[in-house]
Amino acid sequence: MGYSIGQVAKKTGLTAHTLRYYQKEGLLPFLQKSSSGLRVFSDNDLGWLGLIECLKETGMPLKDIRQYIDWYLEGDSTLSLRLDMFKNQKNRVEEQIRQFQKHLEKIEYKIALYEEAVKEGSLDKAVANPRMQALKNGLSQTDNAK
Amino acid sequence: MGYSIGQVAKKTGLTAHTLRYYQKEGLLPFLQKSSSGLRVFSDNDLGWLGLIECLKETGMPLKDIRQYIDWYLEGDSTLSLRLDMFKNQKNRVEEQIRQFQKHLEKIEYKIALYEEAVKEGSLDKAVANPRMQALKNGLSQTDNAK
DNA sequence: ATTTAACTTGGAGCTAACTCTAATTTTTTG
DNA sequence: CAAAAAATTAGAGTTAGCTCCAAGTTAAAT
Repeated sequence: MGYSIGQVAKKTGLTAHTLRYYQKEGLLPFLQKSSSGLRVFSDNDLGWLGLIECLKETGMPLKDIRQYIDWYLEGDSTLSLRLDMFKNQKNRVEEQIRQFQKHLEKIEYKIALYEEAVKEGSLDKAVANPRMQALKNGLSQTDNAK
Repeated sequence: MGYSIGQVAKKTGLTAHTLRYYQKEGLLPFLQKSSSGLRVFSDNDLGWLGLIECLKETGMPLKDIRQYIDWYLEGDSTLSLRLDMFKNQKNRVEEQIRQFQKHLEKIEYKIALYEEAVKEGSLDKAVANPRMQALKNGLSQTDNAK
């Protein structure tokens, strides 16, 4: 029912150093210690780590995650602040997915171009190829309009 | 035909500081200066900035972008290295999109939960609601299996 | 022509998120 | 029980990517 810091490190891919750092930053407010001073992680702590990972990987800074946790500890008076936070984060994630898909198109164009270039042995030849120019024109460019 | 650093800052959303920093880091190898020492950005430089943005926003560190540019400057002998780089980056972006979609599900569950909690005035009540528990069980959890 | 705005440089400073050190203690293993 | 592995702390150090400063130069606007 309890995990050592090393077991949690293995499970999460974080280092023990990072886990201690997260606790110091207030991200693991329920983490307990044994009588001899060793950290004992519960499944609930793992749940918090899962949420932290989700928010961190979608670009939320640790201090904002900390803010959320502080609101959580404050209780039901902060429910709507927390709801707003998740709604904002949802919008950010959706926007990022859209951006990533656009970036992916650009990278796929580069792959097509370089595959042609490797075949021809020359980037200039690949760029001059009408098929490549057609592909490039099909790209949804970042809006650089004057 | 040429843009000042300030114009490019406005266009790209980067600061003039950042643009100088990028040049110092070798990311703008073709950027010219006027006879009096002012930077003059061409459309080609803007193109490079567009690629830098694409790679940076998809998580590539500047030093790897620099590596790519160095390969570009080396000429056609590095074509396949560059192709591999773009292929790897494509895989990373696809993986990130998958992760984001999983994270999005989790955030959407939190939104549903907190909407219920705000309505009830209590997070505990929302958590106890069977509809919420069903939703939670439907989530594709990060694999925490022992 | 003057003022104001934009640009130049080298180098220092900053923030986020770790990452490591060293000395000590606890736990596990043979 | 002895040795090795894993844990503890406070605090220092690192890295990436900016961000700013000061003193001076150039360009634009009135």
